[in-house]
Amino acid sequence: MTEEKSLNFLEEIIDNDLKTGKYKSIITRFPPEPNGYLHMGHAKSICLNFGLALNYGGKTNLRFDDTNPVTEETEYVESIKHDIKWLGFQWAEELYASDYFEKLYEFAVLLIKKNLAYVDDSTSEEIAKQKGTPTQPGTDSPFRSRTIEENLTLFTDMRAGKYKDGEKVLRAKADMSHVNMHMRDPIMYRIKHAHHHRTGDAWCIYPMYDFAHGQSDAIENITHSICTLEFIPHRELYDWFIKNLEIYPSHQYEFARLNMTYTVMSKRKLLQLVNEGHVSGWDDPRMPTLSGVRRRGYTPKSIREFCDKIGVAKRENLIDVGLLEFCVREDLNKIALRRMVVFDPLKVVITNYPEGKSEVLTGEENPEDANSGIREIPFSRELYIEQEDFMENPPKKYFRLAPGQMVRLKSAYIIKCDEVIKDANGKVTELRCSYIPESRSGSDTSGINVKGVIHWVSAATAVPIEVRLYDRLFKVEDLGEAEGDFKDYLNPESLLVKTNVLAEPAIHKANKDDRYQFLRTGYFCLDPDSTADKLIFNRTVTLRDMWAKEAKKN
RNA sequence: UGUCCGAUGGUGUAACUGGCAACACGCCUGAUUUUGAUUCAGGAAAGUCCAGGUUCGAGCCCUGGUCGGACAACCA
Repeated sequence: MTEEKSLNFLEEIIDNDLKTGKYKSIITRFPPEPNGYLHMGHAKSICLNFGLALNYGGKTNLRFDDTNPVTEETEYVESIKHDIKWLGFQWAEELYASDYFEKLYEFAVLLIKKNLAYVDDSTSEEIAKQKGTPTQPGTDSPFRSRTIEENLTLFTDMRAGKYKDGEKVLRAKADMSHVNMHMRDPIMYRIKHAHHHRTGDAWCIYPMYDFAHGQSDAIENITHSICTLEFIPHRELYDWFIKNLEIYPSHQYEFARLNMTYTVMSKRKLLQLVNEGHVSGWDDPRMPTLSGVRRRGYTPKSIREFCDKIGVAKRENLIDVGLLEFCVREDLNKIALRRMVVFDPLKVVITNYPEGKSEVLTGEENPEDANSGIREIPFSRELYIEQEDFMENPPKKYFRLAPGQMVRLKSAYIIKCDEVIKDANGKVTELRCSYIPESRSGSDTSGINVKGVIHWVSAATAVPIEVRLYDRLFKVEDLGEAEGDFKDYLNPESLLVKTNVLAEPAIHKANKDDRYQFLRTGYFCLDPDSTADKLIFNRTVTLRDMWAKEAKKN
């Protein structure tokens, strides 16, 4: 297999940088702000940054971009670290922008001394006005011409806490008429008398993103600083600071962020969902957060596979969630243990099976995995099958049970429906069937071929469990326009809890690390809320298109 | 009125220095199947935003348009 996988544009750049000797090895970084939980969009970035370093023999730093104390918390730091490890990646160094506060301060002083930064007393409104518009040049601040000495003193005083929030800022002296708005004397430092999750009250001035990110990259000798498209206009400023500070020339590259159908992928909106109580928390199984999909049963491997499949480019994209679900099923099919579970029970009595008799049949744990072994399944005279698996007046292509028809009970016998019992309202309450003794699974000598195979549980040994069926949180495919208040787009049926679902006894072996396929319904995993006497399962994904053909043909 | 980024089947991503537009998801057909799943075989679907140009030859190069997105937080 010499087949070469085509390179994405970043791999091409790195390939070239390595070939030409620009770098001996590469260093990337994953730079989350600890102001929320990681989501699928971050997974794309993580797989990209860590994956690139892995493939090219480099390393990746985890750096928390914690330059805004009012939004950041230690809880988020911990969850982020946990999620990255869970995804299967290990960072070379754990760093914080806040580690560089002293260094960044020195950088700022250096720029003041080079007459490339000044303290501005203007209000934020005044500064906004000075900036002009994308089509009109800005105007100089009246404080732009302060002397170096004066700026030095004022900046020292800012740090010393002599001013209130918003009273003064430090601005870069760039070009107020630059076509790029970000070059119009951007703010480098602002005053915030706020408690920082790591530096506590040591500082009351904090660097802005633009004055922290590039320098942090430079300090760490990051060779390829990869971020999303919206930072393209920042690149010029990124380079400007690096050039004027004469530090390591890290370079910024941009790629298009992940968008998925029926999914919001903005931290701001996810926070809103949490705060307004539309979901139970950041790890609600309907959330696109890593903690959410983990709780729902998605595997790290399937997410990595997904990130690989969606590729990397610079054009805007909207990925169908179906692709993610495909990746999840692909992995789960290989590892999930098979169990029979009946959601809406319909009683079946096998009239020719002796009363009081029972036997233990066996079934494969997982037919896709030869080493998975077998499980025991008790069989007896009274069973439950899925109501959906019986139709009194079946359409043409219906292969399951109907009056006078035969089906196989998975891993057991072929049965024939002889009689339908209804209550006063005409509702079917019980089926009387006969079984074919020679048709026992594994030793079938009956010669009978049936097309339908259904799942079942023995009434005497069935275990009641609780099942949580999760559907899409949103009703609309593209939430691009769903700004601000997206209550209108929420799907009220996104969560369906079913109690007293009946499962075969093997369900008792349930383990939180295992994945299950409930035969013919979908993939499930044990929810952390489960206890020994109350097993709760979350539905990961449904089985693919189980009834699609039938629906189409009817 | 500006600057920057982008445009390839329904979706996403490819196509080495110009050389028969490929792969995956989805869709359709058939086979196998004690899960209507899985697996397997096959198929439909774009002629590459438009108009010119260079060339034996353009998705790739040139010129001019069109459309979409980003940019005016003391957020990142």
